Amino acid sequence: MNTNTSPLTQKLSAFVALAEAELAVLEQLHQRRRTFEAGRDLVHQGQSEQAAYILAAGWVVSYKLQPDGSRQIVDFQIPGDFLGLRSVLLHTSDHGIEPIVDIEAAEVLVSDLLQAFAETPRLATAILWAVSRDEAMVVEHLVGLGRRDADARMAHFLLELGVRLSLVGMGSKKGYACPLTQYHLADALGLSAIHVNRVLRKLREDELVTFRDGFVTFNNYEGLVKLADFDPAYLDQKRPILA
Amino acid sequence: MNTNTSPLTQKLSAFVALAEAELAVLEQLHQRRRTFEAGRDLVHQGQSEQAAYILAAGWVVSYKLQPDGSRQIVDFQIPGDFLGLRSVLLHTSDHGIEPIVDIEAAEVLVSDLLQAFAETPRLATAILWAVSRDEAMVVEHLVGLGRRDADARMAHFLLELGVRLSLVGMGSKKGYACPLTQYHLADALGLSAIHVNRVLRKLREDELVTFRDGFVTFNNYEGLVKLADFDPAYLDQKRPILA
DNA sequence: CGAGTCTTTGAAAACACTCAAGGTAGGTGG
DNA sequence: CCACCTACCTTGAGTGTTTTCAAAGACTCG
Repeated sequence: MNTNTSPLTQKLSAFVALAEAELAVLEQLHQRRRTFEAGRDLVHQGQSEQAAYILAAGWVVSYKLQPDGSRQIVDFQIPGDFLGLRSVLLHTSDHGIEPIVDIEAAEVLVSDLLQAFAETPRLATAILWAVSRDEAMVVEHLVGLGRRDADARMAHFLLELGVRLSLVGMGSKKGYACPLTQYHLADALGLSAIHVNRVLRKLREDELVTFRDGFVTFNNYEGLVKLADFDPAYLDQKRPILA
Repeated sequence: MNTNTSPLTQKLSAFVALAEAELAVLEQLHQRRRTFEAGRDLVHQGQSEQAAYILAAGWVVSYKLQPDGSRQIVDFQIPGDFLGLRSVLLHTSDHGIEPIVDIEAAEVLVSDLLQAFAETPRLATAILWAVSRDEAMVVEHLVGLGRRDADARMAHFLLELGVRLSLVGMGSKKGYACPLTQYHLADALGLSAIHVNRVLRKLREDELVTFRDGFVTFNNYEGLVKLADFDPAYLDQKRPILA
């Protein structure tokens, strides 16, 4: 029926064999399509929130503003990821959500989601897995900020993004298209934009990875993995989830 | 019936008015009491896990080991907190869990939890809130590592812990008992133990807070809040959660 | 072509780290 | 009861990574 699968479906299908009925429910969640403009916040920090979204196309950044004006990026969302799910559940938003490019997203009401769960428990399992994976990524990010130097941090970040994009058909071990600026990288990795530039230059000169003109190109994947101590286990879990 | 309320009950009661029946179900979850020895891991990194726990007494640390031998502490758990809930849901553990002192914890089977939810939906809401709060704390921790200097990081950490402990009756704006060593602080805050020592000395000399002999004493609470830019909104949410 | 955004580089300064060493307190065994 | 051990805390000196400040080059878009 649906030959044109959504990124979320692609991602979940990689880990849970979903039946036809489940796929149908999943696609139904993508009904209310909306588009949002780059740079205009979906959710402001402190605002109490109404709806969650499934990102269909484009890149989004979740960030937290500091009183001193600096910002820390908590995570980036790519197609197939949820937006603002926690904000909805908590009825409050402790962080901002901003599209990096023009995006397309499906609005999901909590009621729809709960109903989908009731109809197809396996789908609930799959989504629970996705949410838990998001949490694992935040933890990994935290470890990077606390215990990796700037080079390893950058390498790890670019590798993780590569794996995530591969799961939705937007990347490979060769590289991927990437609309992020060096300022984005700086705010995500807890570095200054200037230092990001130096680190990127070093990685490029060492022929490990090239970040340029909106493209990330892996020149030496294995070398980069070694530099970053990158273990993708938390991303592309092989064993079955729950029952 | 229950005059002797558990820390978890105390914590949840602060934010959701729970009926007698709900309180009873909550206390029932505390049946299978177990004790664990300080320093002996409950869960090893990489191990796939069986049970979750509700911590009743003592302190626990969740950490992630790096290939280079260093470790990053993701969070500390105090009475009333869940242990290993995500590990159970994901059927895998990406981090270790170690008691800092001898602890007492109630084993909770996933089936029990799900049944409790079915019986008392409001309880599910309350626990969902607790889990989401844990996530918010990890995010706040991440922001600290990325965008706060060592002094502010330490100040923020000690303040957050104070608020958390207050919710279970183990602390106040005066201070609290704290079994952590400077090595724990170092691994949590992404600093070297030596630097932690210097930072603590500075905070003590500035008469802001004193960390000594297992006690944290706030000498100037407001000053510390200002230094850390501490906003406890994410911890002691006032508005009602969900319906 | 002018404005804005993003990238690149240099120089100096600040922050946090490593190495090295000593001090304290509590526990253990002779 | 003392010597020793271990774990934790404290301090100094020197080093190195990352930052800030300053400035300029490249690109895109209207």
